[in-house]
Amino acid sequence: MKLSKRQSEIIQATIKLIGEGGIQALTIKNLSSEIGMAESAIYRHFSSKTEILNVLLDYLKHIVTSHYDNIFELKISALERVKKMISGQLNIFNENPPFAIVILSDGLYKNEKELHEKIILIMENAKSTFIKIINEGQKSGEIRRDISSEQLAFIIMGSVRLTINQWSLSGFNFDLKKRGNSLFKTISILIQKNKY
Amino acid sequence: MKLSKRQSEIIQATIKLIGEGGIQALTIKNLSSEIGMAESAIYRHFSSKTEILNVLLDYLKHIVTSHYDNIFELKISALERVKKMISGQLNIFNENPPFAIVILSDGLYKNEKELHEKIILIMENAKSTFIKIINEGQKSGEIRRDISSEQLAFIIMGSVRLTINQWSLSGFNFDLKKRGNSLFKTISILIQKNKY
Amino acid sequence: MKLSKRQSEIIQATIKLIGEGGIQALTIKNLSSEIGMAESAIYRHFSSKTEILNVLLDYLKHIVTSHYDNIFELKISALERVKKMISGQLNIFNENPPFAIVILSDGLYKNEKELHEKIILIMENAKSTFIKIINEGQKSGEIRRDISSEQLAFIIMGSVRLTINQWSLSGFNFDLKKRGNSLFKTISILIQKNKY
Amino acid sequence: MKLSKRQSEIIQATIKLIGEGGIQALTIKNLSSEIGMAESAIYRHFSSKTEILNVLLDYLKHIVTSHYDNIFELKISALERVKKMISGQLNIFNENPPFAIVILSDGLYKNEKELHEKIILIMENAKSTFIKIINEGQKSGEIRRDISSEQLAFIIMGSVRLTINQWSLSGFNFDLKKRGNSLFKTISILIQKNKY
DNA sequence: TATGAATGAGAATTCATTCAT
DNA sequence: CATGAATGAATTCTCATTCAT
Repeated sequence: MKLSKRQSEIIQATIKLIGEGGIQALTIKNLSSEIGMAESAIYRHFSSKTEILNVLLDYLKHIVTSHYDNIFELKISALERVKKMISGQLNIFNENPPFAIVILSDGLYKNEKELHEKIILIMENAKSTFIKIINEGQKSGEIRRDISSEQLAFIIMGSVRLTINQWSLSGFNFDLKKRGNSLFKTISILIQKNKY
Repeated sequence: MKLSKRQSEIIQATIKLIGEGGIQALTIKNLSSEIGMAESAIYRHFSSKTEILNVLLDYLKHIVTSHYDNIFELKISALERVKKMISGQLNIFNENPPFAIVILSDGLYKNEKELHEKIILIMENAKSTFIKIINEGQKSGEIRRDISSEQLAFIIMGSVRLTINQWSLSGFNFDLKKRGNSLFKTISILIQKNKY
Repeated sequence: MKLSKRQSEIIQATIKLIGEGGIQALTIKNLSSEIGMAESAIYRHFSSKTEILNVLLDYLKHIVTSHYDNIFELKISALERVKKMISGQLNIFNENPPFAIVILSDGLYKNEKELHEKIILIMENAKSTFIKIINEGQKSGEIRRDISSEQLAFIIMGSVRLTINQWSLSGFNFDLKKRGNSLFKTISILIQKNKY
Repeated sequence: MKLSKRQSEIIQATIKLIGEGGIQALTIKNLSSEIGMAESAIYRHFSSKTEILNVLLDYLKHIVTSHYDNIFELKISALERVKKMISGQLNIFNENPPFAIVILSDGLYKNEKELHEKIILIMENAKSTFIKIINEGQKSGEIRRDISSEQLAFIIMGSVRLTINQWSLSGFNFDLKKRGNSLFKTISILIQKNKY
């Protein structure tokens, strides 16, 4: 979906507000005063607040997905890909902490089916990408075969997500990249094939 | 803290409401009509809505902590303990799905320091218990030593949390125990010492 | 009216609360927790909050009136009496700042006739006492006769009241006695008969 | 500050409500039903109830201050000025009895610093104006010099304030102008220089 | 496109008071 | 005497949304 200039502006303001005060800070009033336009004007560009979040999630999904696609283009080993997946995901959140809040607030969207499904979709995407990569690694002998790729993907995603979660709870003040690196070290030891 | 009959009733209603409609459904009005008393009457038993959540978290913390303590009493191997930790935690949520919502909504309490800290405390508790158990296992030779107990604990917690998260997102309709069992199998393979 | 022990206790607490937080701080809840008894118990001793204020005003009236009576007993000049009236009134408030708040909040009682009338009565009392004293002074030649005793009383009362008012607005932190002394000096110059 | 039409309307309604039922009658609900708009609509024009009172006090301050300024322009004697000050002030309240209530309820605003300070400011303004006028009169020989201008100003203000107070307590039903005239006569006798 | 004005529904909390025990 | 429990009416304020211009 192509966004108009005003729409982008609104989405940017949305991101900023969430970053500064969490989902609760995202009100039409705050949004309009952030942008400098009337509250009613927001409704010229989006039909509802839910739609704004919808587009925001689309945006996030787009970023994440294209990140996955990029990794697939690369000619590198499976473990390297896993590394890129993790560091890439963390990079995305590092650059846009509000996305961390959005993705972690999943429970909030329960009542709004669209949003709920979009969140699930983003997670499914990550999962299937991890699974594909791990499958490759298992075939090539890089990654252990005694645990299914689903399970390994699950373990990895859980730890990445927990990292993001702790980072968000800490108020975004530890070095996400460093944490990601040491996480990957652990994961790589855990999942790679035993050499003996 | 000992709760009065009415207070328990309110806490139970709180749990029910959160279970049915998420944190958003927890309003004083809903609470009072759930119990069948006036809104103002709620305030005879709790000084504020925040206090209700506070007590709820205390309750959750109590349940979780006593679960940990029980495990420590048992004369079983470290791996068995890890298994009990995981299954026990999942059991708690299985019996009280709303607790899953509460613990996953951590971001929401950012503005209310007390709640925020209580959530963090509960997680820290789990973490340090896992670490202690893993340390033992590493000493006894059950658990691999090439990864620190902190890191292993982190991996486990991440996957447990993700399990709960997916269960919540799914509307609580998959078998949490089964999922827990297969998760533990994976984890046990990952963390136990290589036998060769 | 004779007060029971509990009633006195409640009146004392009332005075304390008003002193600490103004009339707004006088709630049945605050009152009961100040005394350490249940809210409902208050109603064993007073039929309503208005009645409490009623009794408080009676108490104040009693203190003020007996102060006036004392002055009348003394064998001193009219000017001396005026001085005692002023310093005595200020003393009463100095010892019980809450009384200042009560007497200055007169407007609040508009809707509650009893209270309203009681306040007016207290003021009338002071007025007629001043008038009597001034009348004496005018007869004896101490006090000027070109202005009616009513008018002189009015002037005096206005300045005394403004003193109390400013003292209250300042948070009770200037020396009321000193201010009273210098006020009396001014008044005595103004009202005494010209000696030429 | 320039007020919008709606804002003026709200301020007028505020004045009316206070006039009819005292400060206690000033609730958002009363305000909105007085004007015929929804409660929430009030908040489109003022950010809070306190802000409404704030603006009201600004308005009062403006009226009072411009009244003082006018007096200063006039080429009349000091005593004439004092007379105009008194009658002018009483006129303002006579035309807007609610202002009397507002200014006499000073104690109520203790908790709301802004309002509290605004009230004090208005009184300080009056005081310093009186002092300036009296100083002039003392220089020109119109007004007695044996009492400081501060003290004389204080006496005058006290009696003016008491006049307003009694008028308010009486339910605004005596002739304020007449009372002001006779008050001035008394004051003029008291403060003017002795001719002998 | 944009705005100003308005709104209904709801949220948390306070308060004086009542009543059965 | 005293209390615990409860209540109805208010109160301030927030929020997403609509509509005429």
